[in-house]
Amino acid sequence: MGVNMNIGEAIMRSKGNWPSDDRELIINIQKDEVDEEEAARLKAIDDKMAAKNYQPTTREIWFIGWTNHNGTKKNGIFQSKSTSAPDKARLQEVYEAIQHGEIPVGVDNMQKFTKAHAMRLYKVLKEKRKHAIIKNIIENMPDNYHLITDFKAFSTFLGMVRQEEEFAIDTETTGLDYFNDEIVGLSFTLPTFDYHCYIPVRHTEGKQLLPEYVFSKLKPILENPDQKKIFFNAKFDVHMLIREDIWCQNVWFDGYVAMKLLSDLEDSYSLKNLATKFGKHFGFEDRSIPYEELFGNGGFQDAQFITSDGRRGIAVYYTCKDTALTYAFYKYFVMKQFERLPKLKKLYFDIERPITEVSVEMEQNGFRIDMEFAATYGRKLTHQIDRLERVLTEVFNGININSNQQLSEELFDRLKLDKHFPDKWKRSVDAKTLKKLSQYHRGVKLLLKYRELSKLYNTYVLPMPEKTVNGYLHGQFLQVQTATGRFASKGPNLQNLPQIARKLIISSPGMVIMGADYSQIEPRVLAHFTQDESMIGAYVAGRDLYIELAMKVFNLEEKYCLDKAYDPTKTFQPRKAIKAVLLGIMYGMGSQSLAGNLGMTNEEAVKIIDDFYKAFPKIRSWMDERILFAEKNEYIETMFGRKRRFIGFKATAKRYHAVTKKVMDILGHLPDFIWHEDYKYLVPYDIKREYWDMSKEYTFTTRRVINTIIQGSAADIMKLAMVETAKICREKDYKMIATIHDEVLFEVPEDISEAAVNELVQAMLSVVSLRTPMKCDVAFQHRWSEEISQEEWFKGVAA
DNA sequence: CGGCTGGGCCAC
DNA sequence: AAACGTGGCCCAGCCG
Repeated sequence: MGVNMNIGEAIMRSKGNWPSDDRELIINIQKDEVDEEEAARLKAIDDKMAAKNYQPTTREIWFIGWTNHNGTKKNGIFQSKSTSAPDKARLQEVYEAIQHGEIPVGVDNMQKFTKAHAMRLYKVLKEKRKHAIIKNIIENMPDNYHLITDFKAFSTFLGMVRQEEEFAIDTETTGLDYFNDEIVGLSFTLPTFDYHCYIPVRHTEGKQLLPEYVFSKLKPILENPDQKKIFFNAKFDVHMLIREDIWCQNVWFDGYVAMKLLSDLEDSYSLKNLATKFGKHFGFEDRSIPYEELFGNGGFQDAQFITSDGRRGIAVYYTCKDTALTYAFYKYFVMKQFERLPKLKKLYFDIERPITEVSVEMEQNGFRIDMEFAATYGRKLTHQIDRLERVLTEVFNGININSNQQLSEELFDRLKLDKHFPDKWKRSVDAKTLKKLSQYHRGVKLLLKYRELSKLYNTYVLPMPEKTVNGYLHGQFLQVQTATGRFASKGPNLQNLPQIARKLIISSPGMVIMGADYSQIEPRVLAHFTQDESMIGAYVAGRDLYIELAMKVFNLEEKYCLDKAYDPTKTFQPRKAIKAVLLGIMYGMGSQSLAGNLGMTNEEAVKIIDDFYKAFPKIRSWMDERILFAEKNEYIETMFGRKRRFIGFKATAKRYHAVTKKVMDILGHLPDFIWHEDYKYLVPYDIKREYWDMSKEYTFTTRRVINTIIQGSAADIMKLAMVETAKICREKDYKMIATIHDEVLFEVPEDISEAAVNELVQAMLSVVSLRTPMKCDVAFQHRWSEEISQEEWFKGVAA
């Protein structure tokens, strides 16, 4: 039966239809037909077995399989079920290449043609094609792509580059670590001469000019402030040049940064991909750019710049193409877009262009690490962590306490600690939940301690000293990484060090760390945008904003609204509550979260938010207006014209408003929670579902719209402040070492005068003129986080 | 083994 | 059946 069925299936499949009833199969296939077919097959096998040197056919090898003289059945290569999808595609390529005669079969005996052999052939094929591409490129290389390996060619190049007002430059290196890797060559594009060149200096093979010589000649050109340098991802090249003691001046343009401003939602910002997508707009159409796959995994120092017969090698093509592209992208694409979008042009040239150089300076400066202290602290931590780990492994039956999955199973399945919760579905093992659970199990409190210490050690105390270069920790500052325009930091992130880890950072000899932070910059920006007189009034009078807001919202006397004071009924702290409300409004917080934060009921939180908007109606109307703008235009912009797009928001809003109207028509109001029992039979499921989904999507976007304007405008102001204070730093040999969103950290001489401090502060305060005054607080510290106020500092200095 | 994801957690 | 915006790093676990 089984045999008949299988053959029947095979036949029906090959006919392209499929019987609905199994009986059809049995009826359609006659038993003797099957036997005949099977007998023929067996005879064929016998014949093949007779010949040990039987050569399986292409069809047998790839598609249907064959049997060798031992009787072992070999599957066709395409029959193997274990082949992954990408491997299948590779095998297909190999099959076709052999059919077309592109590559030979590569075996003298076809019995040896296995799947493994086919996969080896794939590599052969790739290599062959690569060589074909390279050969083609070398034969067709443009005449204006030049290779410079001798004095004469180099001096010709120098003569020309000195005449250029602007030129594109790119460096090739041994790697991406700009404190340890090295430049192996440089490429230039000189637009007026229509000249592109590559200068190898540290390639492993081939005659080259000495790096010291090349860099000594390039130094005055790259440091000449009158010549504009055009880059793609400038920060990297500028760092690499600093390794050669070249401090690039007039970093005029960075295609990567500019593109981020022009379009914030691209899938890729690599030059290659941007050229593929937009190349037709600046004369790079129909040119395939094979790029890095040509060079494999080896460093660029191994790439061939001259062929065995003396021609320009593939490295020349690759590098010259890169700067040619960099220049064309700048001149014929981005600058054209900037003419169309003058606000973005201004944002680029006023803020983002100069801030690139500031980022390089911060990254070069770095944080000085107290290595001794870090080592001692690390030993202390490992000791405690080891001890806790031993106890916890014992208490929790040998599970891996770092695994939340295992921990969750231990706490909730075996120890059944969730019985203490009314809401049993919550199986989270986050700190908030564990804190609540700690009273029911002695291990949980220890676990929290273990988490705290291991986080501190593994994320900060252990890696920070390891990442130092000559005692300094250099993170990266990314100027266009965030959706709002804030800086991001990585490798390590210097913007999220906990207070305790900040103690590892100390000032350089003779210097002191000076932090300057904008006081309440986001609420001030909000007051500015909304033009709400009450908010502005509080700032103008220099009063405590939160006291003012609390008095107004709760209609209370000042004494109830002071810091830590309670309202007359002694149920809550008005100042604290209003601070949470204000921050919450900027983040789009809902009443439930606010209630949770303030330890009050949802109803009370709803009332506070309601009262807040009633007291400051301009805030609500401004928010509504901005959201409407975003719905209509699908983008929003910050104070300095930085755009964030919300593609699809128009459609989302339309659907949201439509379903909202339906729900309103049914209920006469909008529910907080559509799945509540009360609406079970009143609202049809489809409408509930739509309302639920659309609310989530719509409110999520509205929160981002509002927050982007406020956070992004504060970020614009901060970046401008950094540009201005960096100028002072360069003049006076101060160092800027970091920005932490609303704060800048400097290293200044210990004997800095109060007037000099005020000059920095003044620079920060005067970059923008808002309807609200700005405020900037200063603190000094020899060990970061151990703050001395400006007043105390100068009292100490005077004494 | 490297890349990716999700949970958790640090900062503003 | 959810709830607060912007980030990056560590760990476990999964996938190819």
